[in-house]
Parts: sequence; C-alpha cells; structure tokens
Amino acid sequence: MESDTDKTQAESAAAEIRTLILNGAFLPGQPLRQEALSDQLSISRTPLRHALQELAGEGLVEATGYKGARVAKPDQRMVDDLFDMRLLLEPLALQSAFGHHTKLDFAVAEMALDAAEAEREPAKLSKLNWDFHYALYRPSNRQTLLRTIEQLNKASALAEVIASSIVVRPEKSADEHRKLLQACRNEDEAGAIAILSEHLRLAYHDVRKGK
Amino acid sequence: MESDTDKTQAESAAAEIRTLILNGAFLPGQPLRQEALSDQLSISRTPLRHALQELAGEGLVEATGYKGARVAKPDQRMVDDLFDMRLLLEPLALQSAFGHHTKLDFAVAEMALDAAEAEREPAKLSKLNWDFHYALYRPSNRQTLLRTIEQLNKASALAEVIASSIVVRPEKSADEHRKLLQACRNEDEAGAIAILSEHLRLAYHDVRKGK
DNA sequence: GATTCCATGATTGTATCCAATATTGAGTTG
DNA sequence: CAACTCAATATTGGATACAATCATGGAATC
Repeated sequence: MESDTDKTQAESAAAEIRTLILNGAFLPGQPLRQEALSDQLSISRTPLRHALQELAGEGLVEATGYKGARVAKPDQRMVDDLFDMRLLLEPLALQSAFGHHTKLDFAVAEMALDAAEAEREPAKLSKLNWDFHYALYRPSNRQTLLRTIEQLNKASALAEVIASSIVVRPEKSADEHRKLLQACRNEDEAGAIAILSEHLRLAYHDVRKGK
Repeated sequence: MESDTDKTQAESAAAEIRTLILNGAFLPGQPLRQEALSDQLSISRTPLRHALQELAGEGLVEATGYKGARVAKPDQRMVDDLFDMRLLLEPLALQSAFGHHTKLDFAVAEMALDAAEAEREPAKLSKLNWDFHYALYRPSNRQTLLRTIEQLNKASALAEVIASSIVVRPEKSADEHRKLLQACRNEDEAGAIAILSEHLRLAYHDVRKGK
C-alpha cells in the first residue's frame, strides 16, 4: 500500500545508489563491487546487478563485461554534449506543452520550488529540480521526448553535483525558476522559452566553471 | 578469439532478440515469456532478463514489474517524438564532425551503402543504415551525443520496419545517402546538413504514411 | 634487474532453486 | 445470469550455488 514498498527491489536499489552517487558517498571513477553493495543494501546480487544496469543506461555508471562497474566521471566533452542536447530538446518540450498547462501543473511546479528552498541534500535538490521542469513539460504529453530529456537531466545531475553548482547557487537558480513559472502562467510562450534557454546556459556555464 | 564470442551471453541475447523483433518474428505488443525465450536461445533466464532490460532501455521492449515484457508498439506520438529529436540532434552531430572526416570514414560509409544494396533482411538493413550515418557522425568525437542518437535510431528502426519503409524504398534512401556522402566529401557543410535534414523528413513522412 | 609465466585469489557472469505476484477459472451467491 | 470469491496455476523477481574471467604476485629465465 505504501508508495514505494510495492516497487521491485532492483528499482529501489537503483534509486538508493543514485542518491548515494549524487550525494557524493561514491566518488566518480570509484569501482562499485557487487558483493559489497549487495551487503550494504541487504539484497542479493541479482537485483543489484539489475540496478547497476539501469544506472548504466542512465549514464551514472559505466560498466563493461567482467570488468565491473564504476561511478561515471563526466568530463568536459560529456557536459558539452548533455547541455547542447538539453538546449535543443527542452525548449521543444516546453513549447509543446504551452496551451495545455492546468492550474495543477503550476501548483506542482510551485511546490517543488518551495520544497527546494528548504532542502540542502544534493540528491533531493536534483530531484526537486527535475520535478519542477517536468511539471512544466508534462502537458506536452510527449512521453518519448520527456523520457529522453529525463535521462539527460539525470546524467547532467551528476556533473552539476560534482561542480557543486546545484548547492552553490540555489538562490540564483530559484529566481530563474520563479520567473519561468510566472511566464508560463502569463502564457508568454516566447518569454518562457527565452528564460528556459538562458537558465540552461547559465547552468552550463556554472558547471564548466565549477570544474 | 572470434569477434563476438567473447561477448557476454546477455549481450549476444539482446542482439539476437533485437534481430528477431526487427525482422518481424516477434510482432509489436506480443508478450515475451522468459522461459520460452531462454529455451529458444539455449540460455538461462538470468542473462535473458538482462537482455530484456537492455532492450527496454532501447525502447524496443516495454517491461513492467511482475507483469512481464512485451514487444513495444510504436504509436504515432512516439514516432513524432523520435523524428523531432533526430532532426535536432543529427544535424548537430554532422556539423560537429565537419573538418574531422578522414578518407577511412568515407570508405566505411561507402562500404555500408554498397552492402545495403545487396541486403534484404530488415534487421541487417537497419544496422547498415546506422553504420552509414555513424561513419559520418563519428569524427565529431562526441560520444555522449552519438550514444543518444544511436538510441533514437534503434527505437525508430522498429517503427520503420513496421511501416516497411526500410524495405519498400531502399533505392530512394540509397540515392539520398549517396548525395549526402558526396556533399561531405566536397566539404559542403551547409549542403550536407540540408540533405540530411531532408532525408530525415522523407523517412519520417514514409513512416507516417506506412501506418 | 627486468620480463615472462603460471598459479592463486578476487570478482563477475550464469544456472538453478525458491519466493512473491499476477492470472485464470470453477464454484457460489445475489 | 452477472458478479464476486478464492483456490490453483502460470509467470516473474530474488537468493544461492557454480563456472568463467580477470587481477595480483611470486618464481623462473634471460
């Protein structure tokens, strides 16, 4: 009946490991031994390997046959690629969502912003950040597009955490988010897209500088 | 020593199942029972589940907890998303590759085109199609971008096979490919990008029509 | 002393067995 | 006769045992 108890162990494990990585408990490049991890999470190696594969698909983990899995370490090239893609895809999602936003969408977005103000844990900040953006993109009803964008966000979350940009400049980011939300509420499509693009560029710049 | 014997069973299984799906042996929406498949491939259920998860990540298979996996059936919305994304990302990859192409890249691309002329099996045509595009994008040296584009291509391959567009209009596609390759050899960047975009739009149109 | 070889241990991949969940269908009840 | 119950079955998820591969280190050879 609980919200996440009915999920499969592998999925929960993936979420936990993701949190550990984003919070810096596991550093980039660090090897992730299956037995140690399965012990730590009190599960068997079978669902653990499942979780590792999922994280590999998200780009947070690099795994190669018989060699084991390691925490991915985003380099400059990867960050460039991620933000270039996000700059192309996210405005498309926002544009497609325009005209379909409901009051509930805006309320959900605002709740994420409010929650973020009181949060300091990187993994949760990262999730709230995505929750906000997702609330504005969701009405586009373009699941495949959103799934790809979500992947890109998860992958860049690691880079942002490493650069400490999420933690360092939360107030600036929050301000941009509020402006974006307001533009959406005003049905100012061009303005919202411009704000979103600038917001992504600023985030990219901070990640670059952080390294 | 052989090229793919040293791969893990799960990876080989994923490749085989992908081929079966693209060749129409498994129809969209069809359930993929683990025991039946593991028997058919003469492997255990463990690596099979691994393979199914990988295919799910590629979008060729839809899996939900305890409910089992089915062959994905791309709908109009998914096709729209896939081609919209490809139209934004692939020109970027090609543009980034310009100035870095070697003679070998062009030779590889041409070999793929030649091989495609004699090929009729959908799965192999699909792979050769990607080999060609990849040869032209690879010099960009943007691995993360290329990985995303590859995923999008694999996912749309299923839609293209269903619409029979790959098989139906191979000569038209081949002609566009030759022109694209020539433009790259001539270092005509704007022309090449224009041809690529138009090529993608035509493919999109055919897939829409096919359904 | 550097290098190759091989053995030993560590680690991952696979097979098999067990548990948890979903599905089906006969029987019952209103 | 429709709808619900619940037991029996089918199917997936997880735990454990086994096999294959990789990594480490010392001994032999030059």
